[in-house]
Amino acid sequence: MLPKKTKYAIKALLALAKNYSKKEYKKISEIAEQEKIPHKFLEAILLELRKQGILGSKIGAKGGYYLLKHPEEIMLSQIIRITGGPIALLPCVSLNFYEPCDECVNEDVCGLRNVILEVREASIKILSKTSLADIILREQNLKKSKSKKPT
Amino acid sequence: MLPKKTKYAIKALLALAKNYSKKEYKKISEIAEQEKIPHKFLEAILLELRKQGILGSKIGAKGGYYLLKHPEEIMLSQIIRITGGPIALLPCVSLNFYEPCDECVNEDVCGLRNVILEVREASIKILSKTSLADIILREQNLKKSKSKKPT
DNA sequence: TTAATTCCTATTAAATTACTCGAAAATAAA
DNA sequence: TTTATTTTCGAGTAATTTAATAGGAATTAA
Repeated sequence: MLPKKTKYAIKALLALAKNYSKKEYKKISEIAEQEKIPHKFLEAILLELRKQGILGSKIGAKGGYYLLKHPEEIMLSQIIRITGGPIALLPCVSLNFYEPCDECVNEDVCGLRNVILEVREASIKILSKTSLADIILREQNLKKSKSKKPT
Repeated sequence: MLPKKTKYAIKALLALAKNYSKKEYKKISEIAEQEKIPHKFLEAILLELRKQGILGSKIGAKGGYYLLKHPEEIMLSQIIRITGGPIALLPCVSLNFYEPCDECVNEDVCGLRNVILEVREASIKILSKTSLADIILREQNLKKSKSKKPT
């Protein structure tokens, strides 16, 4: 599972992405309220995203955050990586959280690792081609198809 | 990430699967030593697998555990489910650990959820078609191809 | 100068995971 | 029948990670 931190980060970035064309700063408190994220926690998350080059910010009255890159250029995989969410199901196949198994003499020959590696690759394939813009687009399509064929 | 419990369970079941043709009981202590799993922890895990119908056991001297089903019939997805490892990256797409998001008015229309759902499906597709027997087979193939083209 | 806002460091709280303890019950073999 | 072996069981603890909070400094707009 992804930590809440990661989910919050994605939600917050989506909120900023929807704001993107407006070219204006968005306050932490606005995002926090909108996305039901604890204010102080969100603060820390956005700060980190800024330090990692995803966001820009402006201090002071009328300040706030904004996306440094176009929503099409910000990939889910990147957000997950930055906010500490491991994608792999086991540490022995994780790029960013790698740790060998205690009992594995040679992990290149481990059948379990081999399967889990395949799972990771399938996941990354999706996550690294999906941008914030893609998610917003999906949302619009889902809404459309829902109104077409209601329950 | 899968909890250690799940990894231990898989490793233990693999050890039993390799033993399968012998039709004899395997002791907790044997498996624990072989797979470097803390004895008492493994004890609890195997007990659970027995209660879930994966393993049979015999108490007392010369007792131990054995697989109730053929290694081809025991799927990774099942072991993961039993030992509490969530496959989904977010609770809102998890079958066994479902929990709605606080801020989602209608999750059927959530773009993020939609992507994460796709990831889950890709993962489950692999995990639910891979059995203990498959893993052992993979291991053999990996060993073969390694001896053919050594580093 | 004041109100608004991000920045920063530290700390705490809550939850989950990973184990451990100790003894009971069952079985095989001496 | 006794003893050694082994699973069973319920409870409890330790360690780690995650989630969140506190409080004030720095910066900016009006």
